[in-house]
Parts: sequence; C-alpha cells; structure tokens
Amino acid sequence: MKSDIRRQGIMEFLMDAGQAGVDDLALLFGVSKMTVHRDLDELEESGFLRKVRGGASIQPSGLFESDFRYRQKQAIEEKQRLAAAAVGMIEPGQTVMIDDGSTAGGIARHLADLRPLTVITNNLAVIQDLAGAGGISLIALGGQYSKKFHGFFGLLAEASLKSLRADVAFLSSSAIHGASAFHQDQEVVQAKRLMMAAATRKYLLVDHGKFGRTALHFLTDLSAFDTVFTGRAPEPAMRAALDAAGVSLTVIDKGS
Amino acid sequence: MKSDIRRQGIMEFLMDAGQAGVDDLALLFGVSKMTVHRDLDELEESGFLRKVRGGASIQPSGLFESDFRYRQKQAIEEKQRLAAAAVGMIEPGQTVMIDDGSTAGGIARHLADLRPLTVITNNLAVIQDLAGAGGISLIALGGQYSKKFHGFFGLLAEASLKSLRADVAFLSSSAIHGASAFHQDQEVVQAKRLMMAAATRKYLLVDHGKFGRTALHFLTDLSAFDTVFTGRAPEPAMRAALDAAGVSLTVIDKGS
DNA sequence: TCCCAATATCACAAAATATTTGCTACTTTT
DNA sequence: AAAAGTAGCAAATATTTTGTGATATTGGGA
Repeated sequence: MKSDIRRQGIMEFLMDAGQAGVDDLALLFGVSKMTVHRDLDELEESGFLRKVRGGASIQPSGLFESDFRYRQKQAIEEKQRLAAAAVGMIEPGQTVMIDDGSTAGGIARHLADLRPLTVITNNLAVIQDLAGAGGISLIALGGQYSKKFHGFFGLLAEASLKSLRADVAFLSSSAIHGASAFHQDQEVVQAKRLMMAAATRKYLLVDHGKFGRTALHFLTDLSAFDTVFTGRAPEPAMRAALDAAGVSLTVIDKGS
Repeated sequence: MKSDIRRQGIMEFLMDAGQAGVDDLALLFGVSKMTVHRDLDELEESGFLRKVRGGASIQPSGLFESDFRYRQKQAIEEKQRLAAAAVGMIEPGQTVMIDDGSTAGGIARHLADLRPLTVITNNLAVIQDLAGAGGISLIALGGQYSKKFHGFFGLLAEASLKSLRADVAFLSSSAIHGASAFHQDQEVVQAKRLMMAAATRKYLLVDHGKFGRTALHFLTDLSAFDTVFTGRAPEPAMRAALDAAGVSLTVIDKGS
C-alpha cells in the first residue's frame, strides 16, 4: 500500500524528468537503494519503465498515464458513491453489462443484494470480483487483454457483444466535453458502442473530474444515456449546456 | 492458508456426515465457534453449503468435489513438474493455448523465459497470472463462467475457438481409461475438442492419479496428442495398453 | 402471545501471518 | 577496480485471522 504510493511517485517523477538515478530516487523517497531497485524491477516487469544502469527511464508509450491499477486509486470514494447509487437502477434477475474502467467496475461490489443476476463484462477487475460470488451468473467477453484498460477488447469481444442482450448497461467515460463523451482509444470506443447497442437501458458513471476534458475519439452524445451519474454538480455553464442537450444528469452528493 | 485447510476439512467432514453443528466443528478443529461461523459464512457465500440454525448442511450439488480452488492444492508439486517440462515444447513467439484445469494452468508460471508469446485461454487462473506480465499477448476466450472449473465455457467460448489458431495446445484431463481421455462435463469436453482442432501440436498433462479413472463423457483417444506428460510411470499393464494404442507417453520423474 | 434459552452477530483487541524493507556479502558490468 | 546490481536473511510493518465478551435475533414452548 505504501509501496504502491511510492511507485506511483516514482512514475510521476519520471514522467517529469524522463529519467532518474537509483540514488536520487532512494534519497527522494527516503528508502534504501535496494528498495528502489525492487520498485524499478516491479515497474519494469509491468512495462512502465526501462531499467538502465544506474537508474531508470520511462517508456515513451505513455502506458502509465491511463493505467488502470494506478487510476483506480484516485477518487475511490467518489466512485464508490456513484456505484452505490447506480445499482438502484437494477432489479433482481436482470442482465447487467459493465464496461471497462474503474468507475463502472465499482458496481461489482454492490451487486450482492440484487442476486440472482447475470453480469456481462470485459472488465477483468469485475470478473475477479464476481468469479467467486454465488447467485451471479458471470459472462466474460473474450478478446485481447489490454493492460492499459485492464479488460478485453478486439474482434472476439465485439463478436461476443453482437450476440448478447442486456437489460442495463453501466458505462464509464474518460472525458466529457460539451454534451458528448470521448475516449482516447478506438477499440474501447467500439466495445462501448456495442454495449450501448445491446442494452435496453444505459447509464453513464463519471466522476466530476472528467468534465471539460476531451480525448481523441467521439463516443456518443450524453443524451443517449437514460441518466448520467456524477459525484459533484458541474459548473453552471456546463450544466446549462447539458440541460439544453436534453441530458438527464443525476448528481450523487457526498451527503446523499 | 491455514484457514483454507480447515475449510476444506469442514467440507470433507460434511460430505461424510451430511450436516454438522457449529459446536461440533469448533471442537473438532480446535477453534472458536466464531471462527466456525466465519468459515461457514464464507463457504456458504461460495455456494458449497447451506447454513442452518445451529450448524450447516451440504448442498446436494456436489459442486465441491471438483472445485478448482480446492483441487488446486492437491499434487501441486507434480503439476509444477509437469508444467516445467511441458514448456520445453514451446518456442518464443509462438501462440499457445491453455485449457481449464490446474494442471495445464500451471504452465502459465513457466512462460516468462519464452517471451514474446501469445497465449489463448479460458482458464481464469491463467488469465490472472498473465494479465500483468509484459511480453505476453493474452487472449481470453469469453463465455459463461464456471465456478466448478474456474474458467469460461459455452457458446461464446466455442465461437471464439472456431476463429482462432494456435501452434501448441496444452490440455489436461480428469480421467484416463485405457487409451482414452474422459471428462465429467459436456461443455468442457466441447471446449477441449475445439482447442485440439485449433492447434497444430497438442500435449496432454495428467498427474498419475488420473489413470484408471473414468468419467461420463469421452473426450479423445490419447493417440491424438503429440505427447502425454505424466508424473509417474503407470503400471506395466496400463503402460502396455498405451504403447499398443500408439500413445507417446513422457514420464517426468521427480529426479528429472 | 410472550418469554427465554440457544444461536448468531458485532466490534474490538491479540495473535498469527505475510509482506516489505534494509543490511551485508557476493556477483556482475563497464 | 570501482560502481552498480543481486541474493539471502532478519527486523520492521502491515494485513489477516482469531477469540472474547457484549449485544441482537431466533424459534419453540408455556
């Protein structure tokens, strides 16, 4: 836990500096060189950086920035709040789709009260959470595993989605601009679109930090969702734009 | 770890006795009633038993007997030995299929030296092992999750298998009788057959305890495999039968 | 129906485990 | 040969499991 924070710190430092020496890092984080070595080994194994003699340098890929495991730690509280509220949309016995991303993934933990359920997902975190659970019929979408998004994508996932239907789908999005959702990855967009097409009702879960950001690929207009859940009311201007576009926005405040 | 052993003990006791009181179990295992309660809650959650006032009784399903998590602990050493030998059949860069079952699943841990690799599997343990690993392209078969076999099966898995090809497939089997392999579950047989059809070379990994057992469904003749790996030489009579059927058997002894 | 004894749960401290860390000695690299 | 890297082990931390006693709940008998 503490080591995870330090590793994230190392990555952040490296994203700034480009590279760093073992000694520098040991000094900076107040741990021994041995510990830094172990951190770097771990991070290298996961593909986030390259060890070089004397230290490490980042991979140019930018893999880290959007990596699931690290993102997951951010805004946990808000995500749990959104997830808890969103499960209210589910009735026992229904079929539920959950997409990649830690926000929608948070739903998995809240499903126990609604069993029996069928859950369809390409999110590995959800699969792991629900694999042991009784009363839940778990259907995984196959596909090529993406470390970046901690889920399965590609041809197999898409073919599978085309042959399935669900009552409810919970999606998340990494960027909301105007009244539209965007995502940085083509394949992920494709999977999300197919999920939306396969579900009767669709809900979007986004923490408030995603508003006003943008990303390469257009995903969908927000009005396509039955409701968009978020954790804090967006600025009035943003709010007005959403209202004008006919978007149903549900704000789950800390209190509620 | 210790608690897992105790839980397995509880299940074994229940499979004999049908039901048992909390007090009895507490006495039998030398722990407090509270601990027994917690064990029973856990086992109930996973669907292995039903709590009743004063104790617990087993589900009639027989789910437990073949449950992955518990089976995995048996003969670990032999499985690791088989897995270590079997990876010798793989060349870096190839595409490898791994089926359900802990024997074939053991292969996952031995793949690091052969990267880069593409791994196709429906075995959740393998997916979890390899999801983080660098240099391995992981393709999961989708499908309905089976707690019993800790993997994915059904229509989606089968459709996916029909669209994939691999250089090598590693299968395991729960029963070998004569020169044929059998399995207790129809869907699993189907998945295994499709894997065999999709792979150029096929290897079977079975611990020696599986010989002479039988199960409901015929899977395949052993001669269909390029080699059958096992951990201890079968009895001469059995051995002769296998030779007569043209089965290539490789015994991986403790020493080797 | 009400009561009570048995059973079950809760919350917290303690004990047992597992993980992380740093040290030292040894090996590898440049 | 100096700097950097690795392995093994023991100390320090963190996490999980367990037991205890207090509190709640249950089911059957009066």
